Amino acid sequence: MAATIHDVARHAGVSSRTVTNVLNDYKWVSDETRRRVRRSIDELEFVPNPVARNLRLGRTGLLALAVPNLMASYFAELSEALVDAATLRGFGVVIELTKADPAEELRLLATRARSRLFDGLIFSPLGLGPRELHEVKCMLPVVMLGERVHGDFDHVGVDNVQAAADAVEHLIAMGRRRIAVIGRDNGTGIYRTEGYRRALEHAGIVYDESLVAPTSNYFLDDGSAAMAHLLDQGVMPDAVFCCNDTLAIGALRTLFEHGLHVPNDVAVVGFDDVDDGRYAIPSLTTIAPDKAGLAAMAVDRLVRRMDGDTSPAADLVIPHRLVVRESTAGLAAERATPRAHQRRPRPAASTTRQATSGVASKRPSRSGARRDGTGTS
Amino acid sequence: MAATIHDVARHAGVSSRTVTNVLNDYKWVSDETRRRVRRSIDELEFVPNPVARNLRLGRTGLLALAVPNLMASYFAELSEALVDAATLRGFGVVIELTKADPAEELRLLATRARSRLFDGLIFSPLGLGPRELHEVKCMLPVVMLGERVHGDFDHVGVDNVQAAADAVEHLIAMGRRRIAVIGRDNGTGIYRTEGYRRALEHAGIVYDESLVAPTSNYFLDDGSAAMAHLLDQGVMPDAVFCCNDTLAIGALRTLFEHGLHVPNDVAVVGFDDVDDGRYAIPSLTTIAPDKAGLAAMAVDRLVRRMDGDTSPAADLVIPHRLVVRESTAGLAAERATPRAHQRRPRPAASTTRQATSGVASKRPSRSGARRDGTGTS
DNA sequence: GTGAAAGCGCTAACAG
DNA sequence: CTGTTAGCGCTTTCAC
Repeated sequence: MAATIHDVARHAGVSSRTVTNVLNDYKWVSDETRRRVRRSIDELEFVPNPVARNLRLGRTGLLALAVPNLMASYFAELSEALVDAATLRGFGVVIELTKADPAEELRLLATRARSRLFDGLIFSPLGLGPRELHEVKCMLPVVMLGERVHGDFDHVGVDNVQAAADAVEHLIAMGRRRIAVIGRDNGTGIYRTEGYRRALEHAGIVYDESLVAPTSNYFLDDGSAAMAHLLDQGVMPDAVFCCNDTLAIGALRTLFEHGLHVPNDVAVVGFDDVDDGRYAIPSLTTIAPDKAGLAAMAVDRLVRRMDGDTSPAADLVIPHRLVVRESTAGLAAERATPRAHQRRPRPAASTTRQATSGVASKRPSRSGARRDGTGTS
Repeated sequence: MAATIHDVARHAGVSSRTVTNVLNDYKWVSDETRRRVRRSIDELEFVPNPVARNLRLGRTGLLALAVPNLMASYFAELSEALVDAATLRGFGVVIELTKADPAEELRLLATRARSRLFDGLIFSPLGLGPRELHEVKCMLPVVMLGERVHGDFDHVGVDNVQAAADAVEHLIAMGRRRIAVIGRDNGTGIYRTEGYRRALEHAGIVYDESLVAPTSNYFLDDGSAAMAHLLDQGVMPDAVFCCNDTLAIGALRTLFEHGLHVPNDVAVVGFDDVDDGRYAIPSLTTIAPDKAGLAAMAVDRLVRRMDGDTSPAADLVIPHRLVVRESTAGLAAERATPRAHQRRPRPAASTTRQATSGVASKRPSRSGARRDGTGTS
């Protein structure tokens, strides 16, 4: 029913070879012929079958993107950035959700049935041990996102340890001492918690196990539950470092329900600079990785591998910066930094690791009475 | 390099026909042969090339999902639901972002180059006029999501008008009279605003243009800006109906910044029941569509069309329900309905259109002084 | 039960 | 500059 290249050839009175030449913009087709072929293509409403082309070329123009889920804003934003980056380079992106079992999923994708369907795979594991990865031998180029991983994979991501340390250092600079952490029980969380530990150590604060809240996952309710756990244990931190923004927003909710004021009673800092954080109440201090840069790098890396680059696996570090908002600096700071509230699209992320706004390093006075959270005036 | 079916055949001492038979679980292959072929497959680490199979079969096992973006939580959650539903039925999902120009994107996907790459297309337009759609003649099955659309497309979605009316009726039942609306300037928003209008009319409240806030889009900052616009105009509503949760969460932020208490000063209700809404401060009253049901229906519909169903385009309506939370009922109501805070996964959505919790229909007293937003005790 | 062979629609040597 | 032709790797009709 649909026209083929041969139909076009016959219709135009040329051979199929000439039609491909026209389609693929080869040189050395006479203008006259080209015109005739073009007309036939239009007239027959011919559209080349990409599947046949794929078979012939051995490439599909499709990348697989494996993420745990799309509910957590970070993965939604990351996916969007990656689809953008891929589209720019002419690739389609197939989303695979690794929910249940990332390790199994990777094995499936990298070694099994679907593999030939994709030209490359971008894998963003959340909590994947090095061991699971080691035994995977891939049939296609793979780029790993998230935590650095020991294996023969290209990797692109922020310096989790350093970034987390930056975040916690900020809390310390604000005068906090009893700093809890939420989100350790997880691949990425381990690195970020390590950064937390280093920042404490550097400031001469002892690492206190009781300030580490257990978390099963990285959703809003996990953050909420972890915070509740801390509070129920009678642990009363004066700050919380959350291994991602989603956990942090969940924690904010629990603090709110407990009648605790953020940041006066407890300061909160997240990680990822998800859009929601800017609109959270209070708005969330966080670590902002350059997501667009990350996406571009990942796709570029993949393309390079597809083109035959066989250099050893690279570990690409993308810049991050600390963004200070109300959840650590209070309303005053937010008011002083209207950028925290700017309209999208945001300007390209800076490459510094320092706070964007010069907030006073002195800790806000903590009145015994709770301040009005609605921030009248 | 990679083994083909012929390599396996030779290795097993059979013909390629027999190998396919084994692969596709045909009957009438002797156990002995089957075993031998299986062993060869394992030994050669053969994995069938899906692209070749696609070409032969004329199907790719891929669905295209076109959504405006993934930043707005609704689309992220919708996409996740659709990927789940598709995966269950053996389909992969390619995400296409329609950002800039949905009409053009649809034309591209449905009629041009990529079409043969997908077995079906799920299109979730945000603000797409009927006109743009009419001239699109599709080369593949399409299911439309979101607003009902005049065209020859299958459609699945909630009854936007009725659902919006339910939401606004709830506000009226809570004693609100000056109800603003955010999000009209948009395909879906038009229907929802129509529901808003009907609910007002039904209650004998006049529709006041000055309570309609202009919005350019459906992101957090659009909600925030629209709310600010209302307030700056000196319009002081006692409630706001937002055409989606994302707008509502943005609006909450602006109200917070203006020192207004929700719901005491202004009640807010959203639409979509996005995960974030449950953790917003205050938690957000909203309309909950059955997203999983919607996703399943959309994919089923597509599969049916692929199987040759040529019945006239269907308009499938999925159930919705009103979920009452703090943003209209105050803290007390939330405390009384712990479900609003339950852990994921949520139970299947009910099919009723009524509020899940029986909140008092009496309006909470509005003290002159602002209440403490942090909700001590 | 299994083999031989045609062909899905396209691209790219190889001739001319 | 253009025509002929051999596949890409798989499924399937048709024979045996």
